[in-house]
This record gives sequence, C-alpha cells and structure tokens, in this order.
Amino acid sequence: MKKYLEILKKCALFADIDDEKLIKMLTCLGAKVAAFDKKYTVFAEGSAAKYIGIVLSGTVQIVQVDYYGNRSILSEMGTAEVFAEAFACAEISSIPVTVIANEPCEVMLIDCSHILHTCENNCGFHQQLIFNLMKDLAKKTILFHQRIEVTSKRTTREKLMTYLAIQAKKAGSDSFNIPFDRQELADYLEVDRSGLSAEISKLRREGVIKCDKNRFTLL
Amino acid sequence: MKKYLEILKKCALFADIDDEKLIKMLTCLGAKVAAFDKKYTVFAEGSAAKYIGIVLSGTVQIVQVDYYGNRSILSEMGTAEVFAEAFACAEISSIPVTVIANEPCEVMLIDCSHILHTCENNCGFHQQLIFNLMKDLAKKTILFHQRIEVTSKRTTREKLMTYLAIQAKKAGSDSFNIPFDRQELADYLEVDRSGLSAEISKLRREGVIKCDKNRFTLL
DNA sequence: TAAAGTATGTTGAATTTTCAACAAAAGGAG
DNA sequence: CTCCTTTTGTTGAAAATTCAACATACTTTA
Repeated sequence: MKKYLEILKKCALFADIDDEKLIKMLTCLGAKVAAFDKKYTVFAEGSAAKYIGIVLSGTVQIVQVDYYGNRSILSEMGTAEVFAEAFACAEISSIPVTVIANEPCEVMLIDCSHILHTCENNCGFHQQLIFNLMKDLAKKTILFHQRIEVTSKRTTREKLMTYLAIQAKKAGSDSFNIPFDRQELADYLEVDRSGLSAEISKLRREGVIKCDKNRFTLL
Repeated sequence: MKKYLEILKKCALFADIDDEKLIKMLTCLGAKVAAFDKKYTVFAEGSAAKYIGIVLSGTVQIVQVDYYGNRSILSEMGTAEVFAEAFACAEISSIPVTVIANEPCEVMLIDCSHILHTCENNCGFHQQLIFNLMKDLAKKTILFHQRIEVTSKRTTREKLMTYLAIQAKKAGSDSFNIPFDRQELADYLEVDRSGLSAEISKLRREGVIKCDKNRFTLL
C-alpha cells in the first residue's frame, strides 16, 4: 500500500490524517487495490453498494444507461477522487449507476461498513473518516447542482455555453481542456452528438468560441 | 423548543438521539425558529451558506432561477426534512439556490459550524450529528441520481412517465398524489408547461394514465 | 355572489432537436 | 506506410419542443 501513499494523501477522504496512521488504517479497513483496462466495468449497475472507490490512477466515469441504451454521463473521477460513496453510505442494497474505466486505471476499494461502524480494535479514526466523508458528500451535492444548472437549459447552445463558462471559471482562464470527447460531452449535456457538433461549428463561425479537439477558448 | 419535539424526533438529523439530550442539544446549537408566509424567501441565492434548515411545518422548495428567469425546481422538502445542509457542510461562501416557502411554514435554523466544530462545553453529540448528516447527504445524492434519471430523458412523455413510475414505486401503489401543480411539475421535469399539459391529455386519451388534478393513476 | 385572479388545457407556427446516413479526419495496429 | 477503426463534422427530413395566444375551469376575496 505504501506505493500509493502520495496519491492517498491527496484524497479528501484522508484529510487531516498523518502518513503513519494512514498506512495502519488501510490494513484495518481491509483496503484492496484492483486494476481495470479501458472500457472495463468497475461497478455494474445493480451490484451491491458495498464498496467506496478511490481512483489511484487513470479515470473512471459514472454513467447511467437506460432501458433503450441511452447513456448519460453523471461525472468523471480522476486521481485521488472518491466514487460510489453515496450508495455505500446511504446503505442501499444496490447501486443505480455503472462505473467504467475510462482508461487503464487502478482503484482502491474499501468496504464502507468498515468505515461507518467501529471495529473491534477500536482504531479511533472512524470519526475523522466520517467527517471527511460528510464533507466529500456535501461537495458532490454541489457538483450535482452545477450539472443541473447546465442540463436544465433548453437548447444545445445554452447547455454548451453554460458548461463552458463553468469550466472556464474552474480553470481560471478562458482557455481550458475538457475531459470529454464529443460523444461524452453530448452524454453529459444530455443532447444529440451530431447536433452538438453542429452547434460547436456554428459558435466557431460566429466567433464566440475557439475549439481545437477538446481544448476550448471563450472569445 | 419542546413543542417541536415530536417533529424533530422524526428528523433524520437527530436519529439515535434521545429526547432529553435532543432538547439540551438544541440550546447548545443555538437553534432558532422562523416562520414564513407562502411564496416568501427562506434563503436567497447568493446569501451566506451558514445555516442548515429543518422544516417544522409546511413545505419549502429548492429552486434555481437563471439569468432569463427560467425556474428549475430541484426538490421539495416537507415536515422533518433537512435542507441547505450541503452548502453549509461544504463550507462554501454562498448558496447557489433559492429556498422559498411553498405554503406558510416554520423552519428551524441551525448554524452549521456549531454542528461541525466541537463547542467549549464539549457536548459530545457532534459525532452522532455528523454521522447523521453524512447519511442524510448520501440519501440526497441518491435523490439527485433519481432526478437525473428523469430529466435525462429526451421527450416530455418519457420524462413524465419516468417520473410517475418513480412516484408510484415510492407510494407503493399505482395511484398517488404528486406534490406539484402543472407549472411546478414542468419546472421539475425541465419542460414546457403547455407541452406537458398536452402530453398528459394525450396519455389520458390513450388510456395509459388517469389523472385528476395532482392525483395520478397508472393503468 | 360577482369579480378578479390563477391554473389548466388547447392550438398552430416557429424553432430546435433528434435521427440516419454519409464524408472527412484522426488515431492505432501491424 | 497502409489499412482499419474510431471520432468528428455535415446535411436534410422527421419529430418534438417551445412560444404565444386564447378559452375554460377553478379559487379567492371583496
């Protein structure tokens, strides 16, 4: 586990916990590491909501796929970010989303019940972990609000511009990369891919944005 | 505060805390009660994200209103439900939503920093409160997933049917009341009101649903 | 009770999206 | 480098949404 220490220290779940303690903790929590190739399923929809995941390398996507195969991308998680925590913490039986590896990646899996319920060793770090989990969940909720702000817009153009404005603000610059290809961006914005491509071209012709691959510039 | 005890006991925030302790706790937390008439603003967008709210009577709506005045209803909270906790817990400076009284209502307001940070009296209930907050936030996240499942659908018909199916499941019956009027339902589903009315009529004519005011029946 | 205001249903025109099909460009494997 | 696959852009037709305007039903209150 030591090789992952530098990454885990950046993880919000382990904020305010010192290195030495962190290593011990991982053993006590029964943390496991798993690797997945690109496109492989980390958690399948309907599987038990038991584990909290932490991205150690690569990225994973949280997606919902409906009856007709329509995909909706809820979020993308990169290094040191936590995923599936809401399902495990809410103690629901199965998860309503699919988590897939967006590129080759390693993830750490922790049985959430080990975090929530005090163990026989009475390790004494559960409180800090629960506090950190709470903060993490609060921040995730804020991200959902942001996503709704984007997808509640009625036209592809408005959705795209709202999304880009948020990304620019996040990057602190009018020029920034987005973590999605065209199809993924469409699945995040909840619009048709070809319509999105057309709208991007239109905005480019109008001189509103510049765009090269997944790098956008607001003009 | 005693008059609200029966309501507060039902509040998830105070789960596993006994009556006597709860009363003391409220004083220590500096809980205040405020009343609002219908349509009045409980929290305005942009105001400080300081307080957690608990509905004591009536209902409040969490809404986002964009630059052009388009309203989007994120959720509606009834008796004993908690709201605005995510913003307070994430310790962001201002809230990105508006909370309005949907009918005359009373709400309890608690300064979140009193929950998150141990007080000088060292009351010892913070841990339980934080645990409860974490569970509450996890459940809110699940509700957001559900809302996205609804609004990610591309047509008014699909959005409506997905929403009604979830409500039926929640009610445990094919017949149920929804907490929205037509305009509010449209603002929740992110669709046009008149289009929604037309779609409801169509579904009724086709014999897919029955509907009287805000009572729906799936056939 | 009457009047005024609010909510709901209906309709047609304008706008926008979706869908399908294809062309062009980019990327990867051998 | 070439072939094959994937991604992106383009287009037109069909479908759906939005918008505006109005009729009707329901509520509130004076």
